[in-house]
Amino acid sequence: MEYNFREIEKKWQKQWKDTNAYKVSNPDSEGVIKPKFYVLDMFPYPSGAGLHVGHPLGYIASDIYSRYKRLKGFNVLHPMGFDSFGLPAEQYALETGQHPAVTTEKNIQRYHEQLDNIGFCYDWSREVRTSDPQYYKWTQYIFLQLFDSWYNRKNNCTERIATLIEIFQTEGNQSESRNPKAEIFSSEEWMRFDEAKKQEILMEYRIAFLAFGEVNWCEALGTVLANDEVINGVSERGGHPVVKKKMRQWYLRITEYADRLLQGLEQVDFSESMKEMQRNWIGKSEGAMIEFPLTPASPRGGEEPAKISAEIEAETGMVLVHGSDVENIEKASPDQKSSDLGVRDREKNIPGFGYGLYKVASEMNFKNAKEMRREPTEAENVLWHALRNRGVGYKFRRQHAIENFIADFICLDVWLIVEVDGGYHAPVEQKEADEGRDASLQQIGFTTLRFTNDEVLQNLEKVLLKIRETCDEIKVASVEKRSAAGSPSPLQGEAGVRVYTTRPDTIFGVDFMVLAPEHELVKHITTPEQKEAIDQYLTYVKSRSERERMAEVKSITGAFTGAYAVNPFDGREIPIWISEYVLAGYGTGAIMAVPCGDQRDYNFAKHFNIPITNIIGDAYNGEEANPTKDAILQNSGFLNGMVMKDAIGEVIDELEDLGIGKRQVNYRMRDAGFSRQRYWGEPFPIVYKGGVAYPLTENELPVELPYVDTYSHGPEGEGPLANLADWIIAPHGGTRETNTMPGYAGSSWYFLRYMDPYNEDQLVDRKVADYWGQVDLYIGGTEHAVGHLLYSRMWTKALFDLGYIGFDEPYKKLVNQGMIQGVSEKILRLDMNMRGEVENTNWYEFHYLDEQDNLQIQTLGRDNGYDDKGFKIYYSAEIFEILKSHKEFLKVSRNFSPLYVNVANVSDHSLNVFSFWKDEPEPNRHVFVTKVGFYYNNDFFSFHYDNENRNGVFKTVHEFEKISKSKKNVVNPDDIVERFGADTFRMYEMFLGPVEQSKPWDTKGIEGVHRFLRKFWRLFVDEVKGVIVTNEEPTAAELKVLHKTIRKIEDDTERFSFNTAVSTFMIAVNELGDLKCHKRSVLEQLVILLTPYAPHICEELWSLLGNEGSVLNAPFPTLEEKYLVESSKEYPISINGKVRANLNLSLDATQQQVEE
RNA sequence: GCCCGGGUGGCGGAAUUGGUAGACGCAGCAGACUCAAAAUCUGCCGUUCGCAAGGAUGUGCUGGUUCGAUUCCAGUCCCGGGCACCA
Repeated sequence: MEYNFREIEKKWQKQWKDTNAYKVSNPDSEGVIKPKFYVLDMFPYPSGAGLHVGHPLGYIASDIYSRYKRLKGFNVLHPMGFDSFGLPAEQYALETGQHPAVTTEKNIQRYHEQLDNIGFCYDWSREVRTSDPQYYKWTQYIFLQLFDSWYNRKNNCTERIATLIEIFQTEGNQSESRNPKAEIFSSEEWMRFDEAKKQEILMEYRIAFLAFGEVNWCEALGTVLANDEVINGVSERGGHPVVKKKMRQWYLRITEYADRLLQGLEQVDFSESMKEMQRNWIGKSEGAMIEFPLTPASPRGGEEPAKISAEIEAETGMVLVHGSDVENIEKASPDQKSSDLGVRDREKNIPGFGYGLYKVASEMNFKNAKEMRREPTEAENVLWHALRNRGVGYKFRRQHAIENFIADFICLDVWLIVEVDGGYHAPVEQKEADEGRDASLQQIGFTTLRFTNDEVLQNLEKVLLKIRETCDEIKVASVEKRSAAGSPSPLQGEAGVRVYTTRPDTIFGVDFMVLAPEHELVKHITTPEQKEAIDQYLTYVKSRSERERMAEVKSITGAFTGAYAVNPFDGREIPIWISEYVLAGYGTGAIMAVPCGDQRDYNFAKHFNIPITNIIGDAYNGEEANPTKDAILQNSGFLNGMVMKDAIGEVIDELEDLGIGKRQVNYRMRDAGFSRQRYWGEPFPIVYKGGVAYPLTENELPVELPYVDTYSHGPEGEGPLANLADWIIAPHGGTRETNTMPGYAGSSWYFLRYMDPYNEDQLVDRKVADYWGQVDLYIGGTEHAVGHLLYSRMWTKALFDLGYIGFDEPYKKLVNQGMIQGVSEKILRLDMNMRGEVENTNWYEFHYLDEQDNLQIQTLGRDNGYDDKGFKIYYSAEIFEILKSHKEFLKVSRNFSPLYVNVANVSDHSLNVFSFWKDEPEPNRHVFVTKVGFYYNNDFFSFHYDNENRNGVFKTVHEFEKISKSKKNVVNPDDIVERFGADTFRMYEMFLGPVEQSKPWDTKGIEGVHRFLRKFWRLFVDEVKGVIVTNEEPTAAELKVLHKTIRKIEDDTERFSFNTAVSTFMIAVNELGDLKCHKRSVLEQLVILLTPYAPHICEELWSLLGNEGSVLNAPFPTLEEKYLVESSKEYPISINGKVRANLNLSLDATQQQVEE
């Protein structure tokens, strides 16, 4: 009786099916008390190509583990399904006209067959398909829940939109404002808003929301793509160019979960590289938002100042001085024209203008930040609180803070300088100078409110009132906004340039600022002189596609706006540039450039000849930037002498004190686009009425995907559904959303549906979800690291917050199987021109390179003779000799364009020309075979030169590459199973190496594993005698082999080291073979051990041993240490670290005895 | 450029906690069985010196720690993967 794997496997697969051997029960249906274990494979997209040997790797690993856990007494959920919505089916439909539903169904059938062939223990009764209306009903349902939710930042929880409405009704949006530019409204105002306005506001909070934004538009695919579907500016699928386009799209507010997605990684068992990829994608960085004021360059003047000052004088009883515009300031005092707005020249003691608005800190020569600080006086405190309560002003912790307060009003375009004397301790001559200054200001039209502390206190209410009114008239919105947002920054909106930096410590090294070309400030600040240059640059930027922009990362481009910002610490004027290298989408779309510390800034400065300030002394070599954090700061005002990394916190503290900056965390991750202009996906359960999106109710679900017979785009970039005039009109009025959901929608929650696949009332029953809980083991490829896994984790968190499930991380442990590469075989196409018809002339021009790399032309042919140009024509047999004499050519020929040939027609790297021929759809008549190669379709293919004189053998060139149809290196698991059996295939895939590792497929090695199974079989069955198992008592040696194996297999299986487990089985079988062991008590245990790996043969042997029932339910063998105890041990004797001898000593020996 | 992995025979890979490097398999060589082949079995199989016994050497490279390093540390080179004007 031979090991007839074909019969055995067919028999048991049928048996398993007939007895529902893999049916898994939920606890409530049959009172299961076993502990649960959930093993999940990433479900496949059923592509037309079917499975190749690379696909099942992970499935086999999870199957082994599931079966192992089952033997260990767990109730194991191990389901499988299909991610059956997606682009390829639709692309195929566009090309062939076959409906995606039809091709998808066909492909799924094929997958089923292939998977069953390998003998997986899936509970097919739980199969889910994302394109099944009964499934996507719940995908749509979850979408509606996300639409009906918002993210409450206070308790970090997804909540129903109703709770937000309640907040709006009771207190407005003061505490929940999301975006600094958002309008602030009170509860009364909220009540007064009309429906459309309310919906518009709520949309800014919904987790699933509609927004008008820049999207990745792929013209070739006719759709929008998510960020992770775009790679280097081209689409992941098909490699088509992707451009930015503004469209109205659905999004998921995944950014709200950024921090939790980050923290959640600590809780789960993913590989370090996988976590790293996700962290990278989320891209959290900590730094500061800093506001650099602009130099007030716009002309000022007119009637206003005089009018206001007169009013103020009348009302407050104070004396006001008057000033004029900046140009006049400069005219009035030409010799101290400073780069700042009227910084006074102290040395010359000329009355200055706009006294110390910015430069105070540096001019006062403070050595460090501490010295600069002093506690505010009582008056200052009172004033500050009063101002603060009204939403203006900020803490007077610094002397010059008062001056900044003044600057505040200037920047608000209020023609008013309020100066509080309390913070100013100038000597007498200084005061006189100030009076002179005031006079000058008056002359040129500035308005100065000058109070002493006492006056301020006495007239505070009046002063404030006046300030407020003045502001209301001129820039009321700014003041209001700032007050509502509670922003500490008095500088608001367009008043300054906001930048985000992770290195605020380098602030004294800022030599220029760069805005993204799209930055909205650009058009406001560009000076008339620079307008042309800027416009030119903007045109240039617009002309470039995303792809070009990425391809030319290294090139440095930019333009100067003519405007300047002011460094808040030292008052230096900083030119503002625009450049592509600053991205509009990240941070604030503006940077402070520190050329001595950042290479890109350095390159930019060099390119445009911007002087570089060195703040790190010797650490900067003048030739490249040094991004260190460890250098000691110089030229850095109050930071001098500090180590950079310590200065970061210090600067942020100062910025916050000054109210011109704050600590800020930024994320690289963006909200996820959720619309696709496609047909083959989930329709949105959304109807538009009057431009407002309304959700359908639960009982209107599912919104079934309507049947179409053409798949071309709808109008204006819409999807094919937009062509269905009837369908668009919803039954209860309104028009339907015509986009469909992206591929990741269905796969974000499928693991939940497996738990309770037939539930018609809920996506999953809460009790069932509580029983199965997290996926204990998730196996799949790395390619889903950032896409599927992040979305799935986010959905889980949202569903958890909303109470649908009791856990907020879906996958407890993730194992990434490596890719199995294929061996592709190529033959080489030489550069060969064919002249005339093959049958008629039989001669060719043949191009090759000689020793000097010169191109030579040789005429070759089948018959001796000369052509019409007098070239000699050779017999084909001679061609070989010619080639041999041109070794250089043969070397070079390897680089000539290769033609992939089907690996099935290649063995031992030589091509079987005849099967290659037969493979051709229409065998080519014009074929000419010579000893050196053959002509085919007007190309010449040589065999690979071989010194062993393998004349006439078509050697191929082989390479390890990704398995793909185009490379003709697909090995179908069905073929392997047919030749060697499923058990051999399973074990061989595992034996190849660690699951996580990528490795090439080599069919040759499979023999070894097959031999092992046959050897195993022969322990039980003799070809002639039949079953030879005896009931004899096992010897100590046999028991030792068994228990050693039990321990190792258990160990290896637990830690997914399946390759070493297979070799352990081999060792055990070899050893038992040597011992001639055919004893039931040993072999029976071994059968159970092997069951997870080779289930078919084990079932057969289990029943041959006379057991009733299936080995699937046998108890896993228990390890008994007593059989492993050794009485003696070989001690290696090591001298100077080298093993010199071995001594066999009894284990009873004491340490002293051993040492002796 | 940055961040993760990794580098061990002809090949895939073992060595789980710093303790006999190369388990197991493939390929190869030699032999047994056979008319022959297949199948099966036995032996050899890192490099090197040696008839042999035995010795030397050996885990990308250079150092270090240690009685002892594939394993730990520092530096360096190479390969694979991910991210990439992210401030």
